[in-house]
Amino acid sequence: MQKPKVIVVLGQTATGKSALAVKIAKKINGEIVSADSRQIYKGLNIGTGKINKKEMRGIPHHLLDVATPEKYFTAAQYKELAEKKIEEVLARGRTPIICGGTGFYIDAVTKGVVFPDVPPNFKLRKTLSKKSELELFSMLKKLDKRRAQNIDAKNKIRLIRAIEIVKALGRVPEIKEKAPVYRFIKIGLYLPPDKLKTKIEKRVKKMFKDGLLNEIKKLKKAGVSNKRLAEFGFEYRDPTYERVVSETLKYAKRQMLWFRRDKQIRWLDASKKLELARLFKGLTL
RNA sequence: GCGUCGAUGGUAGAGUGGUCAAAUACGACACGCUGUAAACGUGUUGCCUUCGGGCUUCGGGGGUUCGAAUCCCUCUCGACGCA
Repeated sequence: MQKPKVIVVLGQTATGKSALAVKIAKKINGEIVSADSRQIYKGLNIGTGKINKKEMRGIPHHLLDVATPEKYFTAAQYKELAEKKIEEVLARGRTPIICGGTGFYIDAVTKGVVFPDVPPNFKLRKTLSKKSELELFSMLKKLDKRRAQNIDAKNKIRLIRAIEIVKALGRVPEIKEKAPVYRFIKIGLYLPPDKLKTKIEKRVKKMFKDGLLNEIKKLKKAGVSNKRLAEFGFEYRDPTYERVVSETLKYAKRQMLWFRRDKQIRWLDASKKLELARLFKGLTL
């Protein structure tokens, strides 16, 4: 028996992923499951470039607005929710379309990564964060030699997380990659640098026009601290046109860096209509 | 016109006789990623190199000194003050 098909639309920011996903959904009777670490949150709309009702064109969108900005949302939670949604969509006899730019989230679902079952221990994290990287590293070395060997010895966040897992499970489990339950068809959208830049500039301009600053004000009023706001990305940290444009370009580069490692992705130049048209033909099969 | 202060690598900005190819930050480039992922981290960033080193740099020119980004003279430019 053939595994159920799940389409994944990923790629750089501002390449038109959302619109493409909707188009595909229309064509093949699909529903969209977002894979965006910020669009998960309620109230982060303009700054995250979240799709609006009209743009959805009647296609159901899942995993938007399912978390509140005050609370932390994690990749493991995402994986759990996304898998549930995929099942639900399939049960309806429709095709799930994962769409987003958060590579870590996409891998969590499509590569069958099993996260250690250890929720964040904020108290422990706070205590550990007072220590230096060196101290944390030697601590980990004593607790779990294997993990210490391949960890970033200078990455405090990773060190703390590793120790957190060890404290709960005795050691950090080795990564197991289960064979995926679904047949993932990964479509990557990219744009040549000059076109990407133009596109981003346009998009950021629109962001300000649409009231990014107002959105930030609203979030603050709702009780989101400046510190928390800063964690939601540069749009919320330093909302000036120049800054947001240059940071977005850098971010797009980092995204590519991540996606490039995934050899299953079929890449398409978003500025070439012909390539997209060909893709559509293939999808009917 | 006189006086004072300043001119440093892609940018900002330390350094005031040797330990300086020159702190730091940003940018640029390359890269990593096991529950914060637009996050977090790493490396390179004058030129050449057989990776031991070698060579040319701190506005221009000249000088002092064993030795200058650092001291002196002079020129150019800039800021401020007095005329």
